Amino acid sequence: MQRVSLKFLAKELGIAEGTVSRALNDYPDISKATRERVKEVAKKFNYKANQNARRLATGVAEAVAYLMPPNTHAISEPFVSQLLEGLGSSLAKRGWDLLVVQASSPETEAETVEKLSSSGRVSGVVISRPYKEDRRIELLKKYNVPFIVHGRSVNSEDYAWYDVDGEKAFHDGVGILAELGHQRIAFIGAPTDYNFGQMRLDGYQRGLATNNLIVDEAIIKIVDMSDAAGAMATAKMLALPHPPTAIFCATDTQAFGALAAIRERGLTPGIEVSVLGYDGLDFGKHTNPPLTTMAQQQSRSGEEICDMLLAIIDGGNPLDYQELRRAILVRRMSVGPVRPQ
Amino acid sequence: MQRVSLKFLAKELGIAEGTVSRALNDYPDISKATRERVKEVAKKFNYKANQNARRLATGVAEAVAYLMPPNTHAISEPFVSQLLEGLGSSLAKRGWDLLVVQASSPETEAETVEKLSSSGRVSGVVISRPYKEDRRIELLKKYNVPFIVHGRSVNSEDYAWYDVDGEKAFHDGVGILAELGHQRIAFIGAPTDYNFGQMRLDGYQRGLATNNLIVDEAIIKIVDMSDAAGAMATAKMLALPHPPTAIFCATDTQAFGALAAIRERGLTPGIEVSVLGYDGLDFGKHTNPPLTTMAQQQSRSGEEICDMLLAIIDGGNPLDYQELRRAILVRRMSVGPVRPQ
DNA sequence: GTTGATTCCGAAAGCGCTTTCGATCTAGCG
DNA sequence: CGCTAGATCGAAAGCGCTTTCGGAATCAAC
Repeated sequence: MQRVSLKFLAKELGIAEGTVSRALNDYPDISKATRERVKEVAKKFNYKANQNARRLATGVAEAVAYLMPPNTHAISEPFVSQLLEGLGSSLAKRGWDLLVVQASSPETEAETVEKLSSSGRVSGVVISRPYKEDRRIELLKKYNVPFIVHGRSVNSEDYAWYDVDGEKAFHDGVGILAELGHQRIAFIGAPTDYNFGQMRLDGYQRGLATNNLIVDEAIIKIVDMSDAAGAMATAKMLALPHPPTAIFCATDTQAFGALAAIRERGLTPGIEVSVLGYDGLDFGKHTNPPLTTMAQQQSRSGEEICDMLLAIIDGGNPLDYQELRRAILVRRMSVGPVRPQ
Repeated sequence: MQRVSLKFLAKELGIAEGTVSRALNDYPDISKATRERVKEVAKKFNYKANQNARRLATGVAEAVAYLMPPNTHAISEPFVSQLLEGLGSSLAKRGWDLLVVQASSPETEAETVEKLSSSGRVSGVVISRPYKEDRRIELLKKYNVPFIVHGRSVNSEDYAWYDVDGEKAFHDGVGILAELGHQRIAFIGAPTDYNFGQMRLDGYQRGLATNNLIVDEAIIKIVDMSDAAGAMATAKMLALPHPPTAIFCATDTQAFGALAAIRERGLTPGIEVSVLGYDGLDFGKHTNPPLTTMAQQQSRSGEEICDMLLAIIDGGNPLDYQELRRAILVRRMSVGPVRPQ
């Protein structure tokens, strides 16, 4: 099968290669007649420009990369899927590619970012779940690649990001629980080297303060973001002489484990002990009982992030693109008023 | 910032550009001394080859694409995530890129495949969830792109695929239910234009036959793969004068809905009516009750598919790469013996 | 000291496209 | 009818890399 190239078309049409190129790209200095003729022949032979050549010539990659969170099975987390879906469809409209990149290990992460930036493969990148201090962000800044962060690191003034206000969500969540009469509200948190982990913890503590609740380190547990870890943590807390009446989990997955641990102990989640999750996973509808949780309002995050990134690639100022979204409460069955003892 | 190119390195080292290239690529006709010298300088200046130039010159894309199932929010399905994760990490080891491609609509799908094949962007592609007759497969064959299908279409003799034997799983699943005394086993299926939907239905029916059970169209429902659809279907069946005592669902998500509908009716899933799912979603641990389901044994499917694809790209015969995996039963709580009336 | 084989490297072509520059041709105008 | 300004296109350079080919240098052997 003869590879149909510009040269081929040019020969076929009896005109110069450059002319064909310009005709195809709607340059104004090509007469309407030949432009149409060229396009017709191109379609006839099913011409598709070689992207590598095009990218080399123009110097623009027409692709963006999503850098997978390192060293974790993060892609299976729903938020990643949603993000990718949004990114993918938005990019597709523009005819751009979406690359999904995994650093094989945290050590090679810098290397990966470097290569991505310097090899001309992408015009922009998005990362998520930054650490408090995140090397990826530093590298991205250093290499001057347009990027947007899904989440925020500690110092988030000088780059573009898209985040949900977890601090506020946890502050408010504690308020909701307190209003239901809960005095001993436990916290199952995510590792605080993730900035979101820290922020959720901060919000929780601030919530305690504004509701005049005492903080008790015994019912604050920072664990992995898995159901097993959530279960283990709540089991321990339930065994305390003075156990919590409500548990606020940093992630829904942990909350799933919490529900299980509560039932395991013969208690009823939502009645004897409330659990409040965070993430708004759809699955939460099906837990026993259905999980009450904090969710991002509408999740077009992928599209929004894509739009932001493209705007920056087109020359926008990153600092104009810092979006903070609110979380809202999704009421289901796992949170109830405190039980009089 | 001076873009560090081969030319730059060559000038820096005082040797020819081609020599630098060959040194970097470990050509045997470069002396060990200069090779090391070149590599050292390359590292010093943090040289990364421009991928577009490299790809243009070599003609190999060093990238593979995952073609998202069309027109559905498929990426949020766990199997897609798992696949992507496996593909990504395997590819990363080889230094290849993973492209995630979405056709904006079913109509543009052919176009998308064509462009992907002809534009030199990828060396191979993987697709999943083929229809019985799948245009994508035809196109991929036509354009002679190495590809592997996650699943199978009706005629699967002449291409590479990786699939789980759903027909057998559903046949066997019916047997398991029958052994527990169930005589009226309902089926909630997926659309049969998906071949997997058809195969699961076939397996179900064959299972009925080998267990001498009658087929009753009233308790066979083909619906969308959503929890809502699953719930709706079971609600209807439960309202039948002679309702099923067990429900076998084509997907776990439907099964989640089935559980809900059963509880909704005041019945207890796993006691009054059993439900058996298929997919092995981890989340099934947390439903009420935990969902018994059929799962693929170990899910390294992403890696395996990647290996297969790379083998084909390296010249392997696609027909040597047709892998059929078995599903196994994951016993949880939603299936029990039939209740004596 | 010549020959032949090796080893190592430089030169140059080429991958398929874009884009600039200038040549040609036509039209418009005095 | 001559001249200039547009309109249209051809020619060629260049993007950054790979790879072939041949030449120079080295070495061994006669």
